This record gives sequence, structure tokens and C-alpha cells, in this order.
Amino acid sequence: MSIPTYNMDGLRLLRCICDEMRFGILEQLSQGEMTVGQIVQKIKRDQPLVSHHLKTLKECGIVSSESRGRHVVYRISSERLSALIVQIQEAGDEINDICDSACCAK
Amino acid sequence: MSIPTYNMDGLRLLRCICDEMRFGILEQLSQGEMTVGQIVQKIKRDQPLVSHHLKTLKECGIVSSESRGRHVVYRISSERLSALIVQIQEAGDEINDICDSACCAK
DNA sequence: AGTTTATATAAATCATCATTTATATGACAA
DNA sequence: TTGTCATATAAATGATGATTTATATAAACT
Repeated sequence: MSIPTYNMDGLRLLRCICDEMRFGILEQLSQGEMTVGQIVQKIKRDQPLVSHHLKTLKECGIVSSESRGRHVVYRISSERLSALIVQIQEAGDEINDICDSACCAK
Repeated sequence: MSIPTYNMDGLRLLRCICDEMRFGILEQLSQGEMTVGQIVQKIKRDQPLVSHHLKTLKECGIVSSESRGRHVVYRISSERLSALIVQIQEAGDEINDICDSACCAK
């Protein structure tokens, strides 16, 4: 039996990017393409974990990748998505509130 | 001891709205204010569950509410947030891809 | 006051998914 | 062709948080 697949939509996009590590990766990539190693250094998390989340983002069509020698370069797959990351950051800052819900913990 | 609180930011905003029910509620509210009962009817989920998620959204400053007689009216707390919901929907549609990751399942 | 309607809360259960640990693959260099 | 560097994969574990069920509060109407 085959793995089920899903058409992307707003909610599914959100579910892919609302994870702390994945959003952190996208914040980095919104400033330009990076190799896996560069991302690992920047966000200071284990390499297998970073690779795992990059795979998830790629399967959702949010990032794309390209091999260069033994490195692999990742980038956000569209300008609109890059812009959306920034818009989300700005909207979050604008709320300017404190939150005590579970969903707000990191 | 007191409950920990968190300054809102992009990631925390995302974590609050990436849930299926909460995003569904916000899709409704992005078209105008509604009472709890109207939301329950519209999205066809149990009332306690809807109230529970509304509480979460309120604690995060994403929605605000007002009592009118025995009804309580909810609305999205800012124009920018309303617009963001729409932008997320549009970005999701633009990806136009299928996904087989766990995060893409509803 | 008692009843109905609208909403909120709390405890218990259940499902999901991030993370860790260990190992594999694949490219380049000596 | 062996060793090293960069990345990927897989299995096991652990934490988080959504949902259910039952009950409470609070307003309006009789």
C-alpha cells in the first residue's frame, strides 16, 4: 500500500513550519541559501536532527536542495514563502503581549 | 509559584495558530466577529473544545472577546493578523505540491 | 426562585511527533 | 583503496498537547 499524500494548503503549510527547529531553519534560509553544515553551526543542533527536519520541509515543497560536491545547499523554494516568514515574525512582534498557554512555550 | 509567561514572537504566534481547530476558527473570524455558538455550528465541533481553543487564542492575544447578554462575541485582535491568515492560505495554495510528511496530515 | 440557554473549566485519556543514538551512504583527497 | 568529511536514515524513546467527558457558572426568561 502506498503512503498517503496531501495537497498543500494554508493549514498544512503552517503545520510544517510551526516547529521550533523548522521555523529557525527557515529564518536562516530567508536570508539566503545555506549548506546543512552552516545551518547546524548557526542553530547549534545535532546534524541528524537538522537533516531530518530539512527532509520534512523538502517533502512539503517548502525548501529545495542541490548537491555541490559533498555539500548540499538548501534554499526556500519561493520568494512568497520567504516573505511570509518575515511577515509572521513581524505580526508576532506586533502582538506585543505575553502568553501563558502551552502552545506559546518554546 | 506563578505560571511562566512568554513574550510573543513569530514562532509562538505560529504555534498558537497551526492547530487544525484554531486555524479553522481564525479562518471563520477573518470574515468578521462571531459568537461561540456560531463558530460551533460552522465548524461542527463540540462546544467545550471550541471554548478551550478560543481560550488559548485569547491568552496569546490573537483574539479578543466581549460579552453581550449571555452570548460572547470573539474577533481577531488586529487587522494585520486577519491579513496574515489570508496570506498563509494563499501561500499554501501557491506551493501547489503534494506532501507525504507527518506534519502535512490533518 | 426555578428553568433554560450559552459558555467555560477541569480531569483523564489518547495520539502525535520531536529528539536521541547509532549507523549508513557518498564524495573527495592522499 | 583507504581515510575523512558531509549528509542522510532508521529505530527507540520521550514529551507535548488535542480531545473527550462531565460538570460548573452566569445570564435571561417564566
